[in-house]
Amino acid sequence: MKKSVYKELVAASSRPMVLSILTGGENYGYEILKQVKLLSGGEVEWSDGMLYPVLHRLERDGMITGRWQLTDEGRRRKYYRLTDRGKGQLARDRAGWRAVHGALEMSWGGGRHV
Amino acid sequence: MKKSVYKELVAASSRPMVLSILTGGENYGYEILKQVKLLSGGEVEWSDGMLYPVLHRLERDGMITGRWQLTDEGRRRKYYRLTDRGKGQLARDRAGWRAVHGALEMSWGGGRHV
DNA sequence: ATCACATACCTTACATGACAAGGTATATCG
DNA sequence: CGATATACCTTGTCATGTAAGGTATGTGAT
Repeated sequence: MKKSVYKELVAASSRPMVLSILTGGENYGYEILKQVKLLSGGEVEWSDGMLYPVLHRLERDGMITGRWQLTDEGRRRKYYRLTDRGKGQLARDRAGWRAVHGALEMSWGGGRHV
Repeated sequence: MKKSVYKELVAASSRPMVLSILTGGENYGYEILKQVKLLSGGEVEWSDGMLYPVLHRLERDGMITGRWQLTDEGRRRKYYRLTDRGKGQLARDRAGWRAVHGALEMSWGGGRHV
């Protein structure tokens, strides 16, 4: 695997990424893992051992709600949906991310874009 | 203070931000704190209790080198300079950051920019 | 049948790192 | 002489990714 994404970056992006993906409708863990890889063009790959605790925390904190569902093939999935609280959190996370991203771009560009 | 920037975001950005600021030349802790605030338009404010350990880790890992200096007023400062190793780390951090930022922008925009 | 692989979920031990709060010391200004 | 800014540092607590392990089902190949 590549490893360009250090763990602090994973920690910083996991919540906004998950919440954002769920704005596209109900989704479940395993599929979210594939979505993240797809959205990043293969550059970001999350471990499932990191994602499931994230989903549990988000549910515990009322950002998302989950429901179990059985597929035709007999597999069990836990589908999550974004709550209003989760939408508010996403907005705050985006604001924070953009503030930091802006500062980084400033420092990288030295004032102009590079 | 504001608090739009959650701690995981601080953790993810501290190393690239410090290294990037040092590409502009030697600098010391207290001044770096002010630089970060300036670069973010006041939106990002770091605590000194977070920055000094970051500098120590970076020096320990050979990313930066420090030297003590006395000012005319009699204050002691520890000036840090970027090493070649630090430049390499900065390049990798930028790549990682941009990969994640790109994925977030994709998820936020739903495919187009918002 | 049996083996490998993908799907789909979960947990624990460990290391790391911000935060809050405390500390030391000097210079400046009212 | 007290308040504020400058300038550095450390410790205890909590949160979180990683690595590694686990359970279980469906599918396709041998």
